[in-house]
Amino acid sequence: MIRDTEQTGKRAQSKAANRQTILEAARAVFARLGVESATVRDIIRDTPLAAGTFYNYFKSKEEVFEALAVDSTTRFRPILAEVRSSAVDLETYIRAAYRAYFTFLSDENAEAIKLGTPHMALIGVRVDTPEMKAVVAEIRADLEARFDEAATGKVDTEYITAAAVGIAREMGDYMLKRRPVDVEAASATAADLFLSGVTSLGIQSKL
Amino acid sequence: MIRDTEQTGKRAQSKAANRQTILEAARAVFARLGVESATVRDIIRDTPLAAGTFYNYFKSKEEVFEALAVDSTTRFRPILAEVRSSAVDLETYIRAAYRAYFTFLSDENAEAIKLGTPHMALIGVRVDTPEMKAVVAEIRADLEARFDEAATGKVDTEYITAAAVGIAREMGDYMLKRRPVDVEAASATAADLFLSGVTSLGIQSKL
Amino acid sequence: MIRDTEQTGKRAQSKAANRQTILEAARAVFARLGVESATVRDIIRDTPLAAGTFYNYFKSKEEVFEALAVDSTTRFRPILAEVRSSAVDLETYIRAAYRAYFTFLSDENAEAIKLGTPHMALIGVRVDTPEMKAVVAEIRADLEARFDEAATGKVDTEYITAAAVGIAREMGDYMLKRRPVDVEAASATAADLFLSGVTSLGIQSKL
Amino acid sequence: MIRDTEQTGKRAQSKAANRQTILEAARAVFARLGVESATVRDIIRDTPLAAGTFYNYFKSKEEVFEALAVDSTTRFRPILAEVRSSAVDLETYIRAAYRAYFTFLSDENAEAIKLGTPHMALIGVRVDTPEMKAVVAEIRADLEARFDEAATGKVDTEYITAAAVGIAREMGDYMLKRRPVDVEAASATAADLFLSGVTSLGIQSKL
DNA sequence: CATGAATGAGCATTCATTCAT
DNA sequence: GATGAATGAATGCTCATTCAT
Repeated sequence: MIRDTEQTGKRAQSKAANRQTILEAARAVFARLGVESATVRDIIRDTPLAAGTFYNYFKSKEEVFEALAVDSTTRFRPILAEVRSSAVDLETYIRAAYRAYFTFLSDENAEAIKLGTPHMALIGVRVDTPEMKAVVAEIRADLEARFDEAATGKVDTEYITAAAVGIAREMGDYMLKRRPVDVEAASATAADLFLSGVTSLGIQSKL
Repeated sequence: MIRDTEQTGKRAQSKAANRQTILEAARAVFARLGVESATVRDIIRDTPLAAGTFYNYFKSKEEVFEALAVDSTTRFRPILAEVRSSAVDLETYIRAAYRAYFTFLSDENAEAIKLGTPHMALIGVRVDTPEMKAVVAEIRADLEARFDEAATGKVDTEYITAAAVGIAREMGDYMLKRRPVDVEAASATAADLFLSGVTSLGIQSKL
Repeated sequence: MIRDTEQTGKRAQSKAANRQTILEAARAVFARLGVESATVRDIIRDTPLAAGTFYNYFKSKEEVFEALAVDSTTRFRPILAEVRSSAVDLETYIRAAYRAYFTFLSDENAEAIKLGTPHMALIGVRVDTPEMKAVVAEIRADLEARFDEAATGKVDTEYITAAAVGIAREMGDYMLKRRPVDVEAASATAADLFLSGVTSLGIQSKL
Repeated sequence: MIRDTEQTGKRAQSKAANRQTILEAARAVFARLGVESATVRDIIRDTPLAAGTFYNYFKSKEEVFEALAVDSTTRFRPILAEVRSSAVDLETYIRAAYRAYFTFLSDENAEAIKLGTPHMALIGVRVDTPEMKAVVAEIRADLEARFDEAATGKVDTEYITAAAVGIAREMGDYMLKRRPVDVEAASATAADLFLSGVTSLGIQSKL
């Protein structure tokens, strides 16, 4: 057990840093054991903190997980916003968005990738938090904004969005399992397939 | 709580009936609480049986789950096989496969659909059992068998398969959440998008 | 599981033989797992009989053990009686008694000796049943009968008997652990030591 | 039930006190029910502590037992060492050793003697821990060291040691059952008998 | 605020025992 | 009598959570 009684270590420097300490430990533990199998004890054991301290910051393991998911999503959102504002049409948006997502996924799981692949793809995928739903809603809005008028009413944008997201999730899992992790290949394949699909569906980019 | 409605007495239930009772309770509990959170006690509590009885039939929660997953997959595989043998080309295969999957998904979750939707899409999705992996491998083989030679080496069939599966999974979730559950619409959209996508990727159906 | 539904096997031939079947299985199981660790289930599992049948013959594992101990002691008693009637004096009694005991011990544990030595020396040692106490009482009476009058009141025959028994028990354990199991050597050493001891204590054989 | 008589509150008990509380309860429970039959719950039930607390101190019942056995043997060993260094020859060693052992046995079981005698002679006898084996090995070495050269090869020191130990064990049991518990009588009888025995076996003390 | 020992509810699992067949 | 599935009490153990310090 790591102990830091003198309050001089990096970890315990600031009181508020404890929250961050717990979050980091939780991320590592979740990656190692899986969210469901992990226990609060596992998390605090990876921390110089005492068991009781956990409860000064979080009510339960679920709350940490939620915070972690929010955290990931929060960091992804500005990236997606940047993609949005830089995109000139549907194609550039889609290509940039897939690349951004796969890059993010790869970065988030960098440590797990180095170690092996247990419980990979933890963050950013397979998590149905309100924040993730909000991101999906943003993507849907982005798509709709870029579909030409002719498409309105003709296609079901919720399904199209689901398809885009499904491709990202599933391909993301496979990408993480492969060595080397090739973000470019995954991005290109996903974007090619999705773009061709929607185009042939009769949807044209607005711009 | 599942009860012996015919009032023939607990003992009169045949052995096989008890097994079925447990399986049904487990299916319900898994749908309600999620597989990981559910406990053996949760399952037997949903049963008129005693705690110990569970262990006359299954060694652990995982074994019930496995039985349930095998069961679902076992029932889906012949359906997919029928689709395979009836298909004359890539398009008919894809259309029939998506329809088959969405139909199956809808049927499997019929009860959950009626009740509400917590932990929906339990069966057939989000489940990485060996059986499910085998099904995915079958689909991949089906796709490869139907891609023309020109596609060989040009496309990454693992990624393409992942995309097909991802579309199915994600769209399946949305389909189950909508009322009415419209299998036809989901199938058509998924198939249209995927087929256009792969076709534009330069892949032609062999036949 | 061994099953013998046709009632033709040696095992199930006679109804009363079931008791014997259980006793034999119990002896083997106790030797393998130890009395405390063994369960009723372990015993019936080594039997072609059903769980419930056990309770037609014994109330509990302890009762079987008791029966087994009684059985052993019952078989040892006539041997000791023979020794008693053949002995002409203290020395011939002691020598014959130790030899008889070590021989019996070796025979009883023959199977365990062949297999290895788990939970050896089960029968005839370390067991404080009423029967064993009776045997000890017999030995004490035998000793007293052979001590000369001068010894009466001078020595504590209970302690002397305890010493004789203690030597037998402890040396018996060591004898069983050695290979080859040498009954003669153990008997001679035990008898020499005990006889010299009591003789020097001022006790002379009556005859 | 062991209680915190000083009324300082459970929390005020020092950690070490809880460990001691558990050890004492375990000693009592083992004496009452026997080591094998006793359960962890039996132990904590004899304690004002909660079930989980047990596991803050010991991993299992076996670990408590081990701690208890080590404890007893640890306390007996220096006593035996003192006997060894004070002894001038075989006779003084044997007499002092038996007296030391019977005294120790009487002290260890003082409480049980007062209460009654179920599962008596728990400590120091009938317990085949590594520590007890080490003590027996020490005794054997002590004996060999005190046997004259002429005895070497002629007698089996393992058997002789077994005899010495067997006498101690069995006579110890009887001693504890008698009232009053007479350590001197037991020691004298055991030593007389054993010494006469080995002497007549042709063994002379070295000194 | 931090600590970490104590808590006791809860879980998986085993097992002796019963009893309808 | 024999059967063996059902029973449910009991066990070892873990864990989230509390709270005195």
